Amino acid sequence: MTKKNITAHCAVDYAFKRIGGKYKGRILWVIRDGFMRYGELKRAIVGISPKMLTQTLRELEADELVSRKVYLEVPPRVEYSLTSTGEELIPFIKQLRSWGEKKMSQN
Amino acid sequence: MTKKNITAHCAVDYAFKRIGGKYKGRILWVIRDGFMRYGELKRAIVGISPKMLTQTLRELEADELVSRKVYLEVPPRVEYSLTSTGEELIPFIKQLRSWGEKKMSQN
DNA sequence: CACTTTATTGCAAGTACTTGATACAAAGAT
DNA sequence: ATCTTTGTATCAAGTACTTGCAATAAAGTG
Repeated sequence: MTKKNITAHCAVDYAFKRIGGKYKGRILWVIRDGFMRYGELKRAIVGISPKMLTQTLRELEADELVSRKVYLEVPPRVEYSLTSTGEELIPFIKQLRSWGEKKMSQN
Repeated sequence: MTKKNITAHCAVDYAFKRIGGKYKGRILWVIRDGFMRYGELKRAIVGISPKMLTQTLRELEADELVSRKVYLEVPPRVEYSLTSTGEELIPFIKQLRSWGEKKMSQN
């Protein structure tokens, strides 16, 4: 799978296109600590449908933010982890998350 | 106009819902330096349709990230600026932008 | 008076994003 | 043999997001 070709008007646009999407931020955040199996992710990302989770993981993989390791076992076992590029985004998500926490508590 | 009521699963989700959207990041980034008239924004955010710009600005306003000042002149004159909450987001966008610049140049 | 200017608005139309339901493989347990 | 488990695919359907086009106000200019 090749890297998604993103057409952007500026770096801000580019970055938002790469991590934007309904669940991408949450998925990256949940995977941050290490390897996560598909099923663990499904439980962690409350509200996501299996369909959407698979699809979003594929996009993140094509976009080289997440890597996917398949174990040839039955029942299947697939582990996801961040690539180094994905890891670079964690500080940003962390900050954004703090901001979110602060703002949520201000309601 | 009241603040948009965001239902989020976690702080990451919340934050992304608040600044996610095709043009929100770029708009906030462009406004960062001070007051911007509608027309200036339209020229700065290449590719956005007037309709979309207005709509997104309304969302940002309802969400208290941007404030809108109308001058009672003809032809009309409307200036947009960041609220203090909007300003808090600039450092993150800046960081994200640096990441984007770096990644774009790596192609 | 007709024309230009600025910041919108309304509506129809098109495209993109998400979900839901159903189905599958193939080893291990019952 | 049947059931369970895990990760995913397929296809139809629904919802949300974006765009395009036309139209408005009301003062200033020629």
